[in-house]
Amino acid sequence: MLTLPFEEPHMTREPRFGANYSRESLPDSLEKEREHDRSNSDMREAEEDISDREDDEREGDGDDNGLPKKRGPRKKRAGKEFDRTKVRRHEANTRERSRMHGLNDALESLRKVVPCYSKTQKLSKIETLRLAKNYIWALSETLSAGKRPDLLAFVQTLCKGLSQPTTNLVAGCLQLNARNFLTDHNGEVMFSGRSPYDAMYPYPGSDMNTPPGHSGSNVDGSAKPFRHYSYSGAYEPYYENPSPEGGSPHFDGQLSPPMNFNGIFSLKHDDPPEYGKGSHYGMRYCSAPGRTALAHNSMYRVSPEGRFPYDLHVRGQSFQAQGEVNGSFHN
DNA sequence: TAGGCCATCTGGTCCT
DNA sequence: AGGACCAGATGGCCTA
Repeated sequence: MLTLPFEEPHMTREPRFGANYSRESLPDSLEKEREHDRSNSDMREAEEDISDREDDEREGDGDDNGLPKKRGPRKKRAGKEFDRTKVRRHEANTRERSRMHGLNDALESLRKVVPCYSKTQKLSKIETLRLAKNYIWALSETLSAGKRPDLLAFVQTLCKGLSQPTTNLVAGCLQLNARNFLTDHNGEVMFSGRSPYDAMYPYPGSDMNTPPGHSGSNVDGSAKPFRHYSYSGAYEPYYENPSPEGGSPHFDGQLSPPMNFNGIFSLKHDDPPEYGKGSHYGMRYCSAPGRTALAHNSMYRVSPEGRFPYDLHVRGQSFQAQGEVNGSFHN
């Protein structure tokens, strides 16, 4: 199930969970949080009178029989030692919260570099990790093959093991018909046997900004804007409008990087502080000299020749991208 | 209402 | 001793 939209303060349960939240840099927030923690502690203390009795009953619950030890509050310690324990526990809670926020920030960063990113329809944590794994795998396969990748195979790899809603979302983002790579009950991605071109563009005359067969809404019926990906270049003739950006006025989210090699390998050159601050990927990915037209027109397109004008940089190495490969994945 | 997802608290374990 | 990390427990929110 997809979760709440983010960066919508009125929708978030905890206001302090803003993106790039920095405890150290926001003493007021920290103070609020501590105030919040204090109130929680007060509530807990009120409950400890009750839990004390339970603790007494818990005393005999060792793990003599191999069962895991019981968790939960221990017996109260007396006096200063108890206070010190409480303070330490409180500090540990704060650290743990901070750690989890850092983890979530990293996950959010990951969400932004996997192929399907929507500001309003957020992938769950587990789906983000699965999609990221599939994405890496698919790109690795493509690189190792050293030739033009099979589009459907790429997408099938991308969707392997994903839930149906996520598969649908990816389908929407890739402007493919989800029915062409539905996952079966084993989590394997099935292909209906239609040609890639049919899959790419199965409904002549349909709105390019609407995933095929969706009539303005996602497969799952929701009508949330999301980032579309397209395969221009080699497949461009199959689109009526090769620039999905031109007709996506409803997209209000931060854009995922284009699903191409350049986008991925450019990431390591990105300035981390800039990352995730709502900057435009199009500007970053298309800002090299000689790419003015590209950046101006659409981040999804590369060049009139349908080839990558850039070199790829992988692990410090530089090599010229294969035009055939790029032709399928440039944006 | 059930189930999924999430944030938080908590105690245990490991490492410095 | 103290911090980082982990996993279990819990409760809230949301959706089908």
